[in-house]
This record gives sequence, C-alpha cells and structure tokens, in this order.
Amino acid sequence: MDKAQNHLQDTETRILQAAEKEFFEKGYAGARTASIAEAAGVTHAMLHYYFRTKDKLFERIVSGKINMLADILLSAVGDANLPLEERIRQGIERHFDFISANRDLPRFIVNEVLSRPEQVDAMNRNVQSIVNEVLDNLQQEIDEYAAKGLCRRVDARMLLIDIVSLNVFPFMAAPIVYGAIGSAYGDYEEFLARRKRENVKTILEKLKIN
Amino acid sequence: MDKAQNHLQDTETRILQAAEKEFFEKGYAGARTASIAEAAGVTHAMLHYYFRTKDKLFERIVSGKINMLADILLSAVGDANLPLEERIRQGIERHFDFISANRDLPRFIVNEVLSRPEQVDAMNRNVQSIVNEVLDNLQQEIDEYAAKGLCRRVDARMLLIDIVSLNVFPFMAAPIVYGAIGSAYGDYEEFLARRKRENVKTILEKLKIN
DNA sequence: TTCGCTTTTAACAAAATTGTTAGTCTTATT
DNA sequence: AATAAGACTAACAATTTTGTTAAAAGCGAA
Repeated sequence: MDKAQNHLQDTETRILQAAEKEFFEKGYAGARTASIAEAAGVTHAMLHYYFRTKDKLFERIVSGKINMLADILLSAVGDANLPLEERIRQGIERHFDFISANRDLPRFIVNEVLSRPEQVDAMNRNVQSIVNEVLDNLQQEIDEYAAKGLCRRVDARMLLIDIVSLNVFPFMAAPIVYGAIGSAYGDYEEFLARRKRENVKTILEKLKIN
Repeated sequence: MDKAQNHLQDTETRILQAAEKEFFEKGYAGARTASIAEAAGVTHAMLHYYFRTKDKLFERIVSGKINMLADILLSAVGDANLPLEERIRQGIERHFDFISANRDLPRFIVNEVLSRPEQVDAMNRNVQSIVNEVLDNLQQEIDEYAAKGLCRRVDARMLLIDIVSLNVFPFMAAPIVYGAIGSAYGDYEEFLARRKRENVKTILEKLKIN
C-alpha cells in the first residue's frame, strides 16, 4: 500500500504542481489541461483520471490557497507579551515576508477567486470570524495603550486594511511599480527591503503620539 | 459620408463597448467573441469584419485604457499655487475618485496588461517620463517645505507608492476587504468615504512634523 | 436607374480543447 | 505463477471557438 500510494502521490502531486503554476500564470480560462499534463510529464488522460475535470483540479488548488490566508493572518498576530508597537512591527513584517514568498498569490486570489461569488462566500465564512477576533483583540490593546497615553486611539480595522494594502499592492503591480519608480532604488530585492521598512514606518507613525 | 460614418461608428462602438465589458469581466482568455457580438447585437462575423481578430480588438481596448493612466496622474497634480498639504490632499482625493469611478480598471490592468511583457514595456515608456517629472517636482517642493521646517523630508517616490497602494487595493480586493472588515462601517459607499478620509490622513501624517 | 462601395448575413472550415473509453501494463498478494 | 487492482496509454469523440467566404442588402453618386 505504501509504495502504491507513493506512485500515486507522485504523479498526482506532479500534476498538482504543474496545475498550480499554469493556473497562477494564465488563470482558469487561460490554462490548458494539455499544458498542465505536459509540464507534469504525463499524458493528459492522467489529469482526468486523477481529477476528473479541469474544474475539480482548479477547485483543489484554490481551496489549498484559501487556507493559507487564514494561516498567515494568525501567524502575523505574534507574541501577546511583546509591547504593542513591537507586535505590530512583527505582524507587518511577517505579512510582508509571506507575500514576498508567495508573490503570485495575491493576483491569483483577486483574479480567480474574487470573480467567483461562491468562492468569495466560502472565503468570507472562513476568514471573517478569525479576522474579527484578531481585530477585537488588537483594538482592545490599542485602547488600553491609548488610555495610558502611550499611543493614539486608532481604528484597528482601518489599520489592518492599511497594512494589507501597503504590503500587497506593490507585489501585484510589480512590473509598473518597480519599472516606473522602484528601479530608482537599485535592484528589485533592494527596493522590496526598502518598501518593507517604509510600510512599518508608515503604520507606526499613525500610532505614535505627537 | 456623415450618415455612413454614423452607421459604421454605431456598430463599431457598440462592439467596442460590449468588448470592454466582456474583457473586463472575464479577461482576454475568458472572453468569447460570440458573447461580445451577441451583447453588441450583431453577428459575430461583424466583429471580425471591423477588428479582424479577437487580439486586435483587445489591443484596441487596452491602449485606450493605458492612456487613462497618464491622464489621471497628471490631473492629480493639481494647482501649483496651493500649499503643499492641500495639493497632496487634493491629489489623493482625485486619484481615489478616479479609481472609484473606474472600479474594474485596476484589476484589468494588473491581470491583463501586466502579464504581457510587451504591454508592460509600452506602459513604462509612456508613464515613466511623466511620473519622474511629477515626482521630481513634488520632491523639490517637499524639500523646500522641509528646509523651512514646515514638514518632514519624506521620499516623494515612496509617498506615491503609498498613495496608490492605499487607494487602489481596497477596490481590487473589494469583496474580501468589504466582506470581512468594511461591512462594519455601514454600506459599501459609506465604507469608501471613510477609507478616502483615512488615506488622506495616513499620508499627511507622514509629512507632519511632531 | 444603375454602378460601385461599404455593410451585413448565413453557412462553413479549421483548429483547439475538454473529456471518454477500451484495453494494456505494472505490481503486490496469494 | 495466477490474479486482481490500480496506474497508464493511445486513439477517438464532442463541443467550442476563432476566423473565412461568398453572396445579399443598403446606400450614395453619376
């Protein structure tokens, strides 16, 4: 059973990997099952053997990716015993690093998931409760700090949107952002490091008391 | 000639309008020339008669949209005799309003244009010089204000990326951003108004001296 | 009206694309 | 070795999709 399973998993995961690449690069409509099969090194009948249809294969990829979103949100929450400013800095940096390590993910989500209402519903059901919990905790902590005069009483929800916007957009629009502006800062990785620092600064500035 | 031209333009523009809608909604690969023709109320042979190929029709739509980008950038520059803070506020708001009036444009650009290297080159050629001029002027003005102690010496390029990120991302990811967070602020339009104010505040905060 | 030009239509052709199926090969188990 | 189960292949089928073409219709000018 183990070796048989290995064999199965081998081609199955090869198809999955090729499918992920193809769907990320070309989207659902642009992806070709034949290309996926070729990239995976199998006949395209195998793709149907393992996944029945292009649609089911796509769903499989999507659901895997959607789960990553909740994970990164939770992992960015960080240690509860760090001071607020440090926790936020860490959260921003972890989020930035996650996007940096998955540079095509945002575009894929926005393109392929957000245009399918039933997927959006599924995502919101999965994400909303955890987002709200994270945000309620953060808001409470901000309010406590503010009560002691240690920071401004900023809106946690708005802050989260700020962070995600600042971190994600430059990756999504990378070719223009870097091409038209970023290249003035050196190579692309250098530019990214600079952006990361800048985003931390921008957000913490909103919290800082004058 | 006038009436003939009118007749010609009529179906031609109807095809163009239907094509824009279809390409915006489904992307190049997902768009169907038959759907476009049907939506325009003509046989699909007419589409080929006027535009030869799906590709040429697409190019026509894209080039029109690319030109809008330079326009909005310039229009956001604003009156040179306003004080810096007011000019920046105005620029942010104009940019936000433009995106708000063209909510599908960012996704279209990111999806359909940025995945085509030759289009990216064309865009950068068109945009880079004007962006650089705008940025150089802005940077100079910031530096002057900073020299007088009226604001911080912030990096104009980073500021522009901040503005575009904050303004554009919530529209691109609208279904999640509003679904998971924004709905706490009321209806969608209310949320947007709130975001607009928030973005202005975030940016001006970076300039303000403590 | 007739001529010539553009616009429009209907039918067709070619290619691409997803999916199926019948049968073969491999491999673990008995 | 025989068998059974799953993995695999090659060929085929059905549909979709882009694009063409020959002929008809519309229309202004001579």
